[in-house]
Amino acid sequence: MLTQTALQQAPYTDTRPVVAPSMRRERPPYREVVSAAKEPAGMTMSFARNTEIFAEGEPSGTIYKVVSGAVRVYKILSDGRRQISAFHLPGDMFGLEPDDQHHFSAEAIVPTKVTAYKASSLFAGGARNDGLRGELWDVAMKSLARSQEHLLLLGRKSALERVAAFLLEMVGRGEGNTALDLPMPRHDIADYLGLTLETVSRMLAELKAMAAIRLPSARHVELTDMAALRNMSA
Amino acid sequence: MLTQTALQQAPYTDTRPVVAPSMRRERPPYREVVSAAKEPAGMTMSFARNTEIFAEGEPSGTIYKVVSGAVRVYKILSDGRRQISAFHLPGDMFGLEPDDQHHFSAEAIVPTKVTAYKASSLFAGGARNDGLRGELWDVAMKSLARSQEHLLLLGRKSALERVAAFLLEMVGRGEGNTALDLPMPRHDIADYLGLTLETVSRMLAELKAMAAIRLPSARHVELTDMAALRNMSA
DNA sequence: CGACGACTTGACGTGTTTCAAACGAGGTGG
DNA sequence: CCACCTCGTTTGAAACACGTCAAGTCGTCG
Repeated sequence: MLTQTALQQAPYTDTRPVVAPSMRRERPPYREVVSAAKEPAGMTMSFARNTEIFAEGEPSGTIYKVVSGAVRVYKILSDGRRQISAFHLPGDMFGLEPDDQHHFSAEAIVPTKVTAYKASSLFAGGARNDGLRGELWDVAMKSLARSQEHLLLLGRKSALERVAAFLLEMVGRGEGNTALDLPMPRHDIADYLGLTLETVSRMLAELKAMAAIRLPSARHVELTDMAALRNMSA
Repeated sequence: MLTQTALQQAPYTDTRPVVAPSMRRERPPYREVVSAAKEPAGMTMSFARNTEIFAEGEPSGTIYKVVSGAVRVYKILSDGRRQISAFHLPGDMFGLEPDDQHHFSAEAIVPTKVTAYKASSLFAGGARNDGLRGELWDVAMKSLARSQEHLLLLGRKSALERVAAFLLEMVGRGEGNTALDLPMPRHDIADYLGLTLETVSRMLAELKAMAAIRLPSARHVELTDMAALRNMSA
């Protein structure tokens, strides 16, 4: 089994630019190898806010586990539209691809630490590393489940329903509490939900007006009426 | 390896109701066991049009391969809205779930034959059945890839782009030709693309007016300008 | 204190849905 | 063999949800 330490830490709230403020897509990013492997082939790396972890088209073969921070995985269409396919929080694993290259890009949303594992070391070699191969299967199945849940959201739900479902999804990944620190800006939420950032903002305002949530600051949400949220998200 | 016979047969065009005309969701469906296994634990079954193969909530554990016909996999939301998560044509495998129960339902779109395999026989038992376990991995990866491609379609594309992308996806699964027999009604296409059936119909009319497709009959499409379609689907 | 990025709010435009009616092909029964 | 019924599809007109464009506010950093 992979190490299960340092998971479930509180969502990151620091939004200060760490390097290259107001400039995105700088590359190569600030990557610092923090520790060498002690568990199988794991290597921990740090990424500054808005820096690239991997890009579409690059060779795949590395699986990442978020130690702290938050990651967005996305694709950009020809005319600049962006679809975020997933957010990854501490404990989540990502980077698995059906073939030998990445079909999506990944960026740190906030200063983020991830541990990298070679997929070949988890996958190849017959009956060897059975536990790890099981872990890889779990990653695949969880990705599939999330992807299909996401499909549902995008296909047949109104803006209000999408935002409500998003909040429930996010709070469900934390300590099971009712409070929520969003690491990502409105624009990211919008591109995850297939909406515009203005619509996301309006729906949050509407949920607030309905007293389903409190919004003490833009990134901090308290779900005050989970039943109502659950009701409207279906 | 699972048998790779009887794949890639021409799309089914017979739309006559075989049992219970104009009545959906009849259960138990007409299931006929056609042949017992000769390859590992495979059993072939026949399903009439609009009959259920499995339903949400039922225990999972069986993987199906389409021999002939076509299958839709879907979920129904509380208020009746339906999202189709995938269509499966001859050669496709489906029914894989992250846990021990189905989260989606599956129905035959037209009279359909499928071969059923026990997932446990493909998955469990350490290093045994290595080839089959590889096959199961392929099913998982293909499901994941399709699901993520579908996400993109639903999240950030206009109605016209969705329909164009859908036609390209479907023709890409046939013999690589430019002609296409759609086994599913407009309503199914709409629920796959997150649109209404009227919008799908209008977009097809628009593509026809642009001379990107020909539409000799409702279910038969000829892609006369693939370049234009590809251009507008991205 | 000024500047910048993130967020909110408003007014307006539009793509898609909704509601409704008509059309067409296939099958059935007279 | 023709009339009729049904189901799937097309087409039209009107309503509406969300997008677009544009200010304006808030909080943080320099």
